[in-house]
Amino acid sequence: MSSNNIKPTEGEMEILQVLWKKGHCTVREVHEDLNKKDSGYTTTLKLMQIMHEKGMVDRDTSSKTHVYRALINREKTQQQLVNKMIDNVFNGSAARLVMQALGNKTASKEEIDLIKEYLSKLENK
Amino acid sequence: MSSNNIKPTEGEMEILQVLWKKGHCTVREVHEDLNKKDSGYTTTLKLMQIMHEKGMVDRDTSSKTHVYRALINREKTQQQLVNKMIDNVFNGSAARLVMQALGNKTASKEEIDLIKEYLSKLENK
DNA sequence: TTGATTATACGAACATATTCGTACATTTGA
DNA sequence: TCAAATGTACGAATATGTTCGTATAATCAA
Repeated sequence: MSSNNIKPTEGEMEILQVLWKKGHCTVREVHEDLNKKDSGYTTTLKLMQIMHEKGMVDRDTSSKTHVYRALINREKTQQQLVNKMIDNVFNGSAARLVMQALGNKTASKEEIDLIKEYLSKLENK
Repeated sequence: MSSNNIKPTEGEMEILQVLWKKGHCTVREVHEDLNKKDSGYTTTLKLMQIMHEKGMVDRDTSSKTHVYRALINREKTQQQLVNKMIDNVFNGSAARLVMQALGNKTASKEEIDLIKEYLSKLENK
């Protein structure tokens, strides 16, 4: 449904992160936020142009320097990618993915508390 | 470290799932387990040959029909891919990934219980 | 004003993944 | 036995993503 059956590539995801965070961005702002020393400005530009063709982003071309914003929804996109991973990597088990995620170094005490809180809310439904 | 800094492609993941599940497999067994009506036998064969080149799988060629098994570790590979996703899709927040995963339809009551149990264990450390 | 800077557009090179056709060897069964 | 079936090897076509060079236009600053 809708325009949200799109699977962003890795490069596109990086750009979307910036757009979701900042709202409106020029190509240069995105490029600098990424500060990838390994790839040039026109690469970022090209990617964003392609994303526009795909309908992932909208842009205001009224002035010379175009201003972009994300068109696709953050949560929906994340949901889609998580579902894909559950399927493709964890044989359909969301629980296994969650445990794998929690077992890793990036899951701090605070994050685990957040999750417990979230679980409680889930229960009360 | 080790030979486990490999990022399997989507097609390779599908094959790895079968190998992890069954242990030892011929190409035909894998192909039939996948039962992709959209792609032929030689495609699966080719993929598995490439995986062999990459060192993801080992094979016994003593008889005509080769027998394959996964060389890379299931949990490590899953961990790697989850970490990548946390980074690339969730801006480094494992908690956000977990909640997104739990919010979806594939997270059943039983799975949520599993996770709570897991969280309790995490606490007692 | 005019040269330097900053933008976009766009084609093309390059990398990687997927798919298949075909050649050829081995095995099987009528 | 020998034709059909089954297997591997491998080149090549196709698809997609990423990167860059270059042309060209707009803006800026001395």
